[in-house]
Amino acid sequence: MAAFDVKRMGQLQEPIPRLGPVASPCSACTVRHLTLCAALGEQEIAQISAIVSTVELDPGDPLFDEGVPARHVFNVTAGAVKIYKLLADGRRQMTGFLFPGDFLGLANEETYAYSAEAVTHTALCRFPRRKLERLLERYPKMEHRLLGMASHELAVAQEQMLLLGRKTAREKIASFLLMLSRRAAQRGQTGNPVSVPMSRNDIGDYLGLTTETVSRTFTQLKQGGCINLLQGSKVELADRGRLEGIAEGL
Amino acid sequence: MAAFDVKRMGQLQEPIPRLGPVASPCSACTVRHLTLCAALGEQEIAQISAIVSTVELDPGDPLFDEGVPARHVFNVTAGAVKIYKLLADGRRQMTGFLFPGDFLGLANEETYAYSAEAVTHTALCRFPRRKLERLLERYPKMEHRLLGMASHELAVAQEQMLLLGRKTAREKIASFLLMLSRRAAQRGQTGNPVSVPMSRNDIGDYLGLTTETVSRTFTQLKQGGCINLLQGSKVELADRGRLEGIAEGL
DNA sequence: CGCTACGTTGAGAACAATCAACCCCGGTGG
DNA sequence: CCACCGGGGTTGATTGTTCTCAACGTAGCG
Repeated sequence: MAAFDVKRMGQLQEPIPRLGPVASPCSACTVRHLTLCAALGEQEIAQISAIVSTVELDPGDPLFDEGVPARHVFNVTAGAVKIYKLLADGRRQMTGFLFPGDFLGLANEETYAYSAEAVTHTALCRFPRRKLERLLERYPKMEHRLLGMASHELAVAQEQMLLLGRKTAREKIASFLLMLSRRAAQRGQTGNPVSVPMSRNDIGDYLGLTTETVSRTFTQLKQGGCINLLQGSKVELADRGRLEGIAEGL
Repeated sequence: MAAFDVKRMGQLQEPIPRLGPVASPCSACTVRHLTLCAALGEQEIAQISAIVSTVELDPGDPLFDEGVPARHVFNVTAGAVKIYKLLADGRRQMTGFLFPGDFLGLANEETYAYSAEAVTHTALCRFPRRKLERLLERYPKMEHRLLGMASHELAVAQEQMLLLGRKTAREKIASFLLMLSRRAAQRGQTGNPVSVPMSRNDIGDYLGLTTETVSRTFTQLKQGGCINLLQGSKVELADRGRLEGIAEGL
């Protein structure tokens, strides 16, 4: 149980095996309702438990790099992960931030299409891709759930394209903060003030901006009374209604 | 057969029912190998045939609008479709161009997450969503195929985010032309010169640019010897190697 | 034969990028 | 204990790519 307690994960004191079989089985998983495994009955959970292991990462630790063979898929159980693609000269585009319950590593090809790296101290459960695929064949319910998650990701990606292609810096930042807030609330965490664990640079690479512009826009929103910057990289959404207006381009 | 002949579809003379049961069954479908139905055996194809109907659209005809109840899913059999999202003030982001074999309308929610509209004269086959879902339950192979297609879409979307967030106008246009060329080749059409059936404005809304910038960048690439603009909205990729370099940011 | 939609080109403006300085904080080592 | 260091964040000045506004050309169509 302790190993999967989302809320405590960030401040764990005891050493945890960097990689090993799950200490407590998936049946005690606290993020199960959010993820792939929500589709499963007790029997299937047992089968999943048999092939899963856990991974722990410190901030900045890579999980995998774009282009390497995709041997595993992962489920975030605590912390935060960023996924991104790079251009040859180092320009970077974050394609997502992942939080407890999110799934990553799904790949059609033999290799990962993006790189993944921990933002905060992070715990994941890890499935060997081949073994998971074999389970999917046996449990179509699970594949159905996976399709639902992929469809959802696709809708999120399209929303992000709208943001990247057509929104101003101001609108991008407002949308970003609201997105973080909504997702935190979905996971049962506090949506206001919202925790913003990633750096200005990471945010910029997610929104197609530079760190300087991100910083200036935060300041501008703060001075406009929309937000307040709090201790511990938390942001208070002081005027959510106005933020929502800005995010929609009104 | 004639009704599904991809290459002739654009120039058909005979009237075709705007909407009705398939004239020729799916077993004669010429784009089947590209799409959802590739997963199916003869028996399943028969079941699909029973629920499918066809739709024909002229350039500019809407297929559905964002936010309306998602009652159908579609498969493009001929022509081209654009899908897009709008902001309140009319700013538009194309999230994709769809060609024969492509699938659209997959929605997790009860409503479509984007609008869809014909670019050229277009033919689609149309599945009632509920009935298709019932078929998916019975034929997990089909759902598996759908998951594969969704994963692929997701990878494409991430590539597009990289383009929108981090590439210059020049790099965007080069990437766009190469993408069109590759996709045409995949469908067995000529990849060079490549057909560019959409307007400058549509291209701009796909790449996060204005029409003027698209036009200027085409001119610039032409003067640089990378491309030639031909009759009938065709573009010759005169120096594909250099285009690829530009697209990757080299 | 005009009309309209689309495409091209030009001039100027604007938003965000770049370049640069500085601050703050936590960690480290003298 | 404190000076030093480095990373992240903020702010300022300037530049530059792309947008905006505008004019004009061209092709298709009634």
